[in-house]
Amino acid sequence: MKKLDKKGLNAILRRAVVEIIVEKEFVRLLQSGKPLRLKMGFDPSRPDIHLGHVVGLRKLRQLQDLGHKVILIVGDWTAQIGDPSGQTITRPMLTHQEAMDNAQSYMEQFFKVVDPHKTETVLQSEWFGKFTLTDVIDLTRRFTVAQFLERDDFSKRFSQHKPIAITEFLYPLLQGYDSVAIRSEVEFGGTDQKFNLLLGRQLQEKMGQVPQHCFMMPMLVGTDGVKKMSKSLDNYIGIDEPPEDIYGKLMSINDELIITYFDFLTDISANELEDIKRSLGGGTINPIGLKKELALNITSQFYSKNETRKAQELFEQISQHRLAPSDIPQIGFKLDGDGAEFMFVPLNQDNMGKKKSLISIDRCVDASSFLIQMGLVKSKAEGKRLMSQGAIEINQERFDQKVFLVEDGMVIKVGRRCFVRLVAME
RNA sequence: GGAGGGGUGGGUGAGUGGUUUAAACCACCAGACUGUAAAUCUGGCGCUCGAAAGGGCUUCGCAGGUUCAAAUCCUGCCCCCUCCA
Repeated sequence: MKKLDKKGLNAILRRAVVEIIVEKEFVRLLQSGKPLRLKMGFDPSRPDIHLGHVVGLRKLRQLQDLGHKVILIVGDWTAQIGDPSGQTITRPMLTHQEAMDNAQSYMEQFFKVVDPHKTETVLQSEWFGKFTLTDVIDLTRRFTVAQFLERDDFSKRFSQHKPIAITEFLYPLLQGYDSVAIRSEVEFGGTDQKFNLLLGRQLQEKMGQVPQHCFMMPMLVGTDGVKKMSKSLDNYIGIDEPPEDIYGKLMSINDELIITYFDFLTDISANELEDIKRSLGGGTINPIGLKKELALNITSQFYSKNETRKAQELFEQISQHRLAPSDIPQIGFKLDGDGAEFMFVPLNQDNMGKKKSLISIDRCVDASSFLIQMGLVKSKAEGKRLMSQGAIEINQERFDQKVFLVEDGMVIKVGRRCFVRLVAME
C-alpha cells in the first residue's frame, strides 16, 4: 500500500467527484492502509466504453495505484432488465456466449485505463445462477414501493403515467445484491447511479454486512456541449475509435468544455488547471492551442505517441489547413482495350479488389455514377445535392459538372474530409 | 372484464378526403464566416429519369375496402397507454 499525502488525497476526493457517501469514513478507510474492495459493474449488452465512462475508470485507476483492488462485475442478469434510467423496458436475454463476448470486448477497452493486475472479474450469474424464487422473494420484501418511488425517474414516470415494468424494480435490487455477494466496500458510479448505489448500501446493512460507501462521479457533457455523453445521443467519443477520430472529435467540442475535460480526463496538476482557466478567461488567446493540448493528452492515453502525433497531423492538414492529407485512399483505374470502359479498383485494404467499371466517352466518366460506385455518396440525389452545394472538388477546384476527365493523380474531395486519388494502373 | 385514448419521416410532434413527400422544432449534411469549434447566416435533409422545366415511383402500425382522389373514411388484425372494483 502506498502512502497517501495531502495532495494525493485531495485529487482523489475533489477531482471529478460529485459526492461521496460517507466521505469521512471513506477517508478513514483510505488512510487505514488496508486494501479496499472497489466495486464497479457494467452492462454487457453495451460493450462500448466512451470518455464518459473514462472519468470513473480513471478514478479506479488512481485508487489501484495506491494498492486497492477493483472487482468488476459483468451484469449478465441485470442486462436482461435494462437500467431504468435508460427508459427501456425488458430486453432480450443475452445468451451466455453473447455476454462473454461482450465482456471480452468491454475488458479490452476497460484495461486501457484500469490495471488488469489489480482487477478481479466476476459474472453475476455466479450467484444469480443459483437463485431460487425464495431468494427473490426474500430480496423483494426488504424494500417498499414507496422507497423505490423515491428514485427520480421512477417517480417522474409514475406521476406522468408512463409505464414502469415490475422487472425494473428488480434492477436496483440485483445490483444491490451484487454488493452483498462480493462484500463491496466502495461502489463507484455516475450521479445517475445514486439510488442504485445507496440501495446496495442499505441491502448490505440489512443482510448483516458493513455497508459500502458510495462514490459518485459527474456525468461528462458530450460533444454536443449540452447533454450527458451517451451512445444513444450520439454525442460520444468511444475509446476504441481510431486515434484520428478521437482527436478530431475532441477538437470539435465547444470551447466551454475545455476546462471540464482537462479536469475530468487528464492528470494535469491543479496549478496547471488554474493557468488554463486564467488564460481562457482572459479572452485574449486563441483556445485552439489548448484544445490541441487536450486532444493530444487524451488521445495518447489510448494510443502510442506515434499514432497520436499522426492524428494531430491529419487534423492540422485536413481540418485546419483544408488540404488533402499525404496518404489519401487511392483508386486505381485502367482504360480497356477499345477505350469504351474504365475499370476502377479501390486500393485501400477494406474493399480491395472490388472492381467497378464505368462507361467512358473520350476518357470521361459520369460523375454521379462514379461517386456512387465508389461509395463516396449514398445516392445519386445526394451526389447532385453535394455538387450543387459546392461540396465536391477535383484538384481543389469546385466541381459540379455531369462528367469528368479521368487523369492520373487527380484528387477528388467529397465534403469536408473525404478524399480519394486516382492512379493509373498498368 | 368494461370504458376511453393512441400508433405519422432519425427523434419530438402537427395534420382528419384533394394545393401533403406530409407543418414546426431538434438532430443530421453541405456552404459562408472562423480559431478546429460554438454561435450566426444560407441551402439541403425518399429514390429515380431529366441540362432544366418537369415527370415517374415509394412513404404516415399491418392487411383489405370505399372514392376520380386517403395519413385522413370503412372493415379486420397487431401493438401501446390511461381510467374503472
